[in-house]
Amino acid sequence: MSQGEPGIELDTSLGYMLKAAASALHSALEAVLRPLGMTITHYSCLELLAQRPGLSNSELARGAFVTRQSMNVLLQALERQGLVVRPAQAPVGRALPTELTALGRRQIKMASAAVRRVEQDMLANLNAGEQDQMRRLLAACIASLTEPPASAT
Amino acid sequence: MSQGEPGIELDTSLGYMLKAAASALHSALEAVLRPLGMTITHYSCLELLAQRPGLSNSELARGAFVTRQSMNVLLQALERQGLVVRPAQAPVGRALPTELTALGRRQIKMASAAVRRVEQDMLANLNAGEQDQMRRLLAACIASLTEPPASAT
DNA sequence: TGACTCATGTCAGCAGTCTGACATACGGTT
DNA sequence: AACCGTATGTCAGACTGCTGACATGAGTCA
Repeated sequence: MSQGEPGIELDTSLGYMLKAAASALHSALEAVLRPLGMTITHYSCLELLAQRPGLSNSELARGAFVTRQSMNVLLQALERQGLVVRPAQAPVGRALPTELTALGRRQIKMASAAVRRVEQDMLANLNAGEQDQMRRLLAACIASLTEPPASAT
Repeated sequence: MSQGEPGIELDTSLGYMLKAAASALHSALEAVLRPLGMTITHYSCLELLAQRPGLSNSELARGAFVTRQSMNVLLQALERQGLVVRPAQAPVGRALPTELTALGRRQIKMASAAVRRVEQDMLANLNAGEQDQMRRLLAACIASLTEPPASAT
């Protein structure tokens, strides 16, 4: 663990730890969602719609961190299953505002509770101040990665 | 954006922010690795081998957060490309200790530098103390998610 | 009005990863 | 010595998500 070595120091690399944490969260979420017959993206889509009804396919894709093509496939499946509805024609532009059905709302309710439990597990050993700090730090990382073009003023 | 709604509050949910940060990092890494003809898992495998020569397929899989089946497919490809070598027979048990070739070492050198730059970009606005704090927080989250069976004392 | 740019929805093909299954090798137990 | 549980390597099939491509609709500017 000296520093003269080439490459990144895995055990202390924040990039690696971030990936490790995301992976652990991913696995934990999969574990609780599988019994409900849902995948993580499936859940993400429904959760987004529960909180922001009327989102379009592209907006959902950005919110769930997948391409709009992937989200489109998922939405078509969810539509077939009667969990969401989309108008046949766009009220404006091409965007089709999506809404949850009653069935969809029932599904997301169960899933959301399970996901909340996982998140609480994850934060079990962090007090409120530490959680705030973590929000700050993650937000800073996201910002730095997202808008690095905003340099060289 | 109000807080009376059901479900998880996306904008403040640490689970969601963790996913967002991981996704941003993932995209940034893809962007710098693609010109080098490498995927993230491809890079991860080589980086692990650079720092811990002799890792087995299963160990590499755990380190790169994929299944051993996926890593096996990748290793076979890397072997064909002459980036890594594995003995034809296991010296002990079934585990095949993998090593980088000279070509593999050359590849990982370029990639590692690029990845390091991305990580530094990500942490550009965090001082040393904040980075330490973030390590602590992420480690706590990982631990809580990994060994939650240690409850109900 | 017409041209250009941008965002969106959608189709098709491809790459990466996962689950399921099986055989092999080690270690501890009976 | 025989047995059992665990870990590993590997093959095969299925699935998910991504890239590439195209058409449509809205906004901007000359």
